[in-house]
This record gives sequence, C-alpha cells and structure tokens, in this order.
Amino acid sequence: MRLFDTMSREVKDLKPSDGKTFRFYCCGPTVYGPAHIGNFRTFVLQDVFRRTLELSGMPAFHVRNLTDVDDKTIRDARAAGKTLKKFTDFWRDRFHEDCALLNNLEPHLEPSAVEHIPHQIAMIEELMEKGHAYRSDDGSVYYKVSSFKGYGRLSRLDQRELRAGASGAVSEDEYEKDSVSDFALWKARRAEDGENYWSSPWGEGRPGWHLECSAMCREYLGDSFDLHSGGVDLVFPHHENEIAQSEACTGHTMADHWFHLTHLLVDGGKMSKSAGNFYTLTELSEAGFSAAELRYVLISAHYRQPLNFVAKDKEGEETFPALAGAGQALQKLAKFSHALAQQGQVEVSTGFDDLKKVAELGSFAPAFDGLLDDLNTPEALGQVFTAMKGIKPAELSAEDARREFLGLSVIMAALGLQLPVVEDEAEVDAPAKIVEMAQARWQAKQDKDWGEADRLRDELAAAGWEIKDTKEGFELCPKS
RNA sequence: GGCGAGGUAGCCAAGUGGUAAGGCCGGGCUCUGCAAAAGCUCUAUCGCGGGUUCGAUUCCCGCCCUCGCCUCCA
Repeated sequence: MRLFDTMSREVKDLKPSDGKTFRFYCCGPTVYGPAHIGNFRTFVLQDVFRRTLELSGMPAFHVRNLTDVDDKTIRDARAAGKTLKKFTDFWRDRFHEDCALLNNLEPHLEPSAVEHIPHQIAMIEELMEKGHAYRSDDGSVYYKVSSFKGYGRLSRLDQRELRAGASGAVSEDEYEKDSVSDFALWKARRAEDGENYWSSPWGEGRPGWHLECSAMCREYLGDSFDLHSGGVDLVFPHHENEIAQSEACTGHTMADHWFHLTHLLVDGGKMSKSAGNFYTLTELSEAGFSAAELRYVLISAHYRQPLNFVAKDKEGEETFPALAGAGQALQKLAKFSHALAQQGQVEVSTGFDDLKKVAELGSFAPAFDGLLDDLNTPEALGQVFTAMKGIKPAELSAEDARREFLGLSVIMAALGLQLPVVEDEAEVDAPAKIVEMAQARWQAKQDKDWGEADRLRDELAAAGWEIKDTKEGFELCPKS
C-alpha cells in the first residue's frame, strides 16, 4: 500500500519496520462532548486505512488514545458538577457508541492520558536530565524548543513566519516561559483545576497535552514505529511537539510515516457552533439518516482534499441532500450485492477476517487498487459502480457470481460500508390486515376497478406500506 | 502578514500532455391502467489571462476567489 507522508511530502510505500505487523498510532478524541461529523471524517478514514491494510494482507496494530485530562475536560467536568472521571467516561462511552454505529473497528489498544501520568512524569524527568526541559517559578515544566535541532521539520517551521497569538489563544502563562515557542510538559496546579491534580517532582499539577501521546506511543509502540496519524490541525503544534519530546528522549525517529487527514467543511465553511452547522451523529439520526449514510459521504472524497458536506439544499433548508443521495447509492449497492449473493447461492455473509483470505477480486480488483494507491476512496467507489455496469448478476454462473460477490464484499469491508438489508419478497412479514388489504387491491386491479385499487393503495401508503407490482403479482415493502 | 491545500457539470467528486470516472438530482425511453420499483439512456471542454507544446483541464508564470494552520481544534 502507498500513502502520502506529511514529513517527506511524498507518496511512500508502507512497510512494517519489524517485517510483520504494521504498528500505528492515531490521536484520538478529547472526551468532553459529542464528537462531530468532522471529527468522524478523520476517524472513519483512519479506519478505512486500517481495513485496507489488513485486507491487503498486512497485519496491523492500531493504537488510539483518549485525551481525558486537559483544560476543556477539567473546565466542563467542573461546570457539570461531576468528577473528571465520571464526566470523561460518559463522553468516552458516547464516542464508542458513535464509532460502533459508524462501523469503525475498535483500535487494538485505547490508552487514556490519565492512566499514564507516571509514564509522562518519567518522560519529563528524562527530558530534564537531558537538558530539554526546565522548571519555571510556579512549578510548571516547559520544553525548551531551542534545545531540539529538528524542531519544525514536520510543519516546515523554518519556512514560516509565526504570528504570535494569531489564533487568539495566547496562554496566560506566557511570562513563565523562556521563549514563546516553548510549551508545557507539566502544568502547575491552579485553583480552577479543582481536585484534578497529581503530585510530581515539581509539585502538584497535571501533564501538558502533547506529552500524553509521546508517553503512550513509547509505552505501546516503542521508540520508533511505523505511522502516526491525526487531523491536519495537529501537524502544528501537536505532532511537532510530540516529535520534539519523543526524539529528544529516545534519540530515534519517532514515526516513519505521518498520515494527516484534511478537514470537513460544512456548506462551504468551517463547522462551528455559532454558525449552527455543528452536526453530531445523534442530530443526523434524529433527522432520519443512518450512520452508514454519513460514512458513505465521509469517504466520498479523497482524504487530502477538503470535503464539503452539504447540509442545506438550494432553498437553504436543512434537508441533507448529500446524505439522501448516499442512501440511494447504498441501496443500489445493496441490491446488486444481494443479487450476486442469490445467483451465487451464498448462504452466510462473510466476516471481515474471512475476507482477508479472498485472493481473487474479479471485476472489483480496480476498486481495491484505488484504495492501495494513497487511499483513494472516491476512485474506489467509482470503480465499484463502473464494475457493476459490466455485470449482469442473473447471467453469471453460480461460481462467477460467488467470485464477484466476494470481490464486492472485500471492497465494502475495506470501505467499512454496511449495506442495508434487502428483503426477499417472500420474507416480508406484513401484518395480516395489511396483506389482506394488498390482496383486495390486487383483486380490484384484476377487476380493472382502478378507483378502488388506487384507494386501497393510498390506504396502504398511509399505513406505511408500499406496493410494487410485478408481472405475476405484487410486493409489499415497508415504506422507507 | 507567513505557510499550506484547493477552484472540474445543478450538487458531491475522481482523473489525465492527446479532447473528462463515478454517485446524487434532473430529462428521455422500456415496462405499466396509473404509479412505484426495475432496466436502458442523456447531461461538463475542467476559475481568469498569458506561455511552453503538434496538442494542456493536466506543465510554467501572473491574477482572482475559497478553505485551513499560525501554540492545547480531527
């Protein structure tokens, strides 16, 4: 598999450094509220990445952290009158639920920052010993950026001119630092932290944000691992700082590959609560859309391309045309897959691990190739539909149908798309009363009593059932 | 201001130095009492202006516009 690397700015081949398992780390969520669809663009594409890797035959080890201690978690937990743990556990569970709905595989390991404070303290001590960190008067510890010669390689800092405070978020502990670019490894306890502090050789306080990832990466992936990932916004300063911390400690290259995901735009702009375009999975669900539909939309653009999520239609109504369209596309895929399964007499659906063994992708090989080439999900989707145009399920031999079914199944598994269930006509279990009405309508139709037939059809529609006539009879479907 | 990513049909979005995948929407056709479903099918010269080239949407230059980052936002 090939993937763009932020550090070298090249598409590079991915190879596990230990020759066996591809080990990678993804910066996870800060659990202080519901994750929004922009967050999920990142997590979904990281998931597609992992799925593709594994389906291509490369075992993977996926670590994704939880940030459960920082300014926001502490602030909001206190505002909610809850302990930090209770507060972050709640939002962690909620995050897990959303991930499950979106069909994300669980990471192999999900370490939390709070559970690794000793590791972080040990790392700070090591950095101080090596002259990369210093304690300020208030008991905080800062990383001395000027002590690390490689600082800024990832974000090309040498080519940039930083505007101090351009983000409007200059911290108040500015004056404690030797240099504006130095960042906190340990933050001395303050009144607004409440009970959320830990003791350390430098006094009570809590770890800085960047440190948790360095400490957990080292603990679970070692001094050097294969790939590190996150949203583009993390390139600077988060990942830059992680590199400084980790490499100053270990003397090794932290990660061989940096995988960053471009942000989602909503109706052409950044998502924000004030703009009213801040959507969560729950909100979309309440509007009648499924997580699978959202997932389809999220993978419909290349991960290095901005993706514009259309929520409002031309009239400015919040109708989510993109999701509605995704629903149609998924239906199309589902029906096609179902037709192949029937033609191939495939009994049970195939699980992810079984699909890893599928070697022959048939007509769907080009789609998988798209994924292998820099995770080109839109190309893959395009190739899927193109392949579908060339296949008439009913004309295939059972063997061919089975092969194409497995090929399509592998692509769907790589994309993580769960197709809606296609009902067999015979299996629809409508209430007796509904069936009766439908039969009455069919009789009226046979009698060419169009008025009565249409009346009954309207009645059925009002009851939530749709009639589809075929040559021999009719089908009843629950109205979607 | 610095750095970065982009501008491809009504919308979303691939791709390519030789006249542009796919999805949604919309139109047409088949089927049909009508409709739905299904099947078939139609719909772009790639922001603007130069340049290089036999030929550019694809390379180069300039311009316009959008978006992102610039110290704890995926």
